Amino acid sequence: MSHTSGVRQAQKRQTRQALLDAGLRLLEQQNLSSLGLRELTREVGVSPAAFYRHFPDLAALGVALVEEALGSLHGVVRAVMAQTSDSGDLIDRAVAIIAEYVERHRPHIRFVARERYGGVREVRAAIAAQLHRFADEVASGLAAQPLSAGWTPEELRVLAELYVDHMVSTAAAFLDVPADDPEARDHLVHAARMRLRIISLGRAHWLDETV
Amino acid sequence: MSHTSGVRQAQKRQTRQALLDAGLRLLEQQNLSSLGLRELTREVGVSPAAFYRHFPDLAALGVALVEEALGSLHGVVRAVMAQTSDSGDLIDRAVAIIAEYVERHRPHIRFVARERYGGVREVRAAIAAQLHRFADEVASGLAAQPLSAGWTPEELRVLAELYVDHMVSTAAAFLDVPADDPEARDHLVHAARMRLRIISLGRAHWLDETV
DNA sequence: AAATTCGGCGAACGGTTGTTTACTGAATGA
DNA sequence: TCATTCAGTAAACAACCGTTCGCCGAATTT
Repeated sequence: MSHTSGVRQAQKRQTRQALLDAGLRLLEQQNLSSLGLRELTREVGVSPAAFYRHFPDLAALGVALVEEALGSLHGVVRAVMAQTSDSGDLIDRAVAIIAEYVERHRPHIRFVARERYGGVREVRAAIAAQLHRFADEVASGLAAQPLSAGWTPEELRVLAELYVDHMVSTAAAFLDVPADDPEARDHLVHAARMRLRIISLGRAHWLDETV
Repeated sequence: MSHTSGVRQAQKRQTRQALLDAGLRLLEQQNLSSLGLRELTREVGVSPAAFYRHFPDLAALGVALVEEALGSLHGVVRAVMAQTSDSGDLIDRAVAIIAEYVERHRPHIRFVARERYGGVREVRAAIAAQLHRFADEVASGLAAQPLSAGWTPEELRVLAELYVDHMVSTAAAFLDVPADDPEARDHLVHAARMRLRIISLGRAHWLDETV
């Protein structure tokens, strides 16, 4: 039995990560489908052929980047949904978390926004799968709240998708705000909160008419 | 004074349109930034150099496609907003119009969805400008409704953006539904209506808390 | 100590790309 | 009728592309 990580494996992981990092850097300014394999390996300082030791395709690298970008977010979503505070506070916190996440992972989020409807099928599918999981998590979080009494699972699902949609478009909007323009940022935070409040208000009164 | 359209001009417009049509066809399966100039002219059956008689760039062709895709929609939006019927009916009608528009202009809408956050700055800007105009139109439509009494212009603007966002993401969702799957389509129509109702409900109760 | 595994390299392959050039020939205008 | 305009052409440019090949040398296993 060998070490779980010998020198060999560690070095391989290192250049694999270098490929991912360089890819993300280059993808800040262009599409995945216009990223060249040679362009990428040149940036890393490695021969073109070396790429194939790690990925069969640039599409595969894209899928790996999707996991990197959104994988760690599921825990965050579940944590937010599990919180028990009044809804106003929860909304403010959710918006703040989105804003912070975008700021700290700007290239990753930009990549996801670009490729969500981009030209590479595998990557589109990977992103769609992640968003689907987010909706699942939000839906089950909502189901645990007292406000959801009387809602069918299908209705909760639609509501969850609405929240996720809002999360995505808010994140995309934050991308367009320059890092050094706190005023525009605050404006966006304010708007995002208001939109969330409108949705939550609609949710609270959903059963009024049918009763 | 010459004719407004001689044979010369008419033929020029014709090949220009052929370039746009072929571009749209090719862009159903790929990004604008991965579309080749030669690939395009080959599809049209014209020499590569001919392209420059009509556009300086592929980016310029992209901008023209944005106008083609969204330009005619402003009238539709204004017409819908001007309608005076109960809100439930209006919601159903709006969703139906979106669904139909996507079905009849699928390649155009796909193009816009792809390039909204795509790799070509000029095209992104053109799309953002169009969406901005949509928000303006929706906002002024909302302002004319009695329900908007007590709303500040800023609040109306945020609400309008929420509606436009919803319109866009609904349209994008329709893109993923195969043309021969009316069941999935109906499911989507139903979900879109519900989301719109939630938003409209939230709007109706927005002033409850501050009063 | 010897055998094997394997990440990375350099070179070559046929093919593509965007752009410029000088040109042709039909539509246009004097 | 003659001169001009101009959409479209063919050819050439240098540069770049993804992929495959055999090989090297260090890490690993026997």
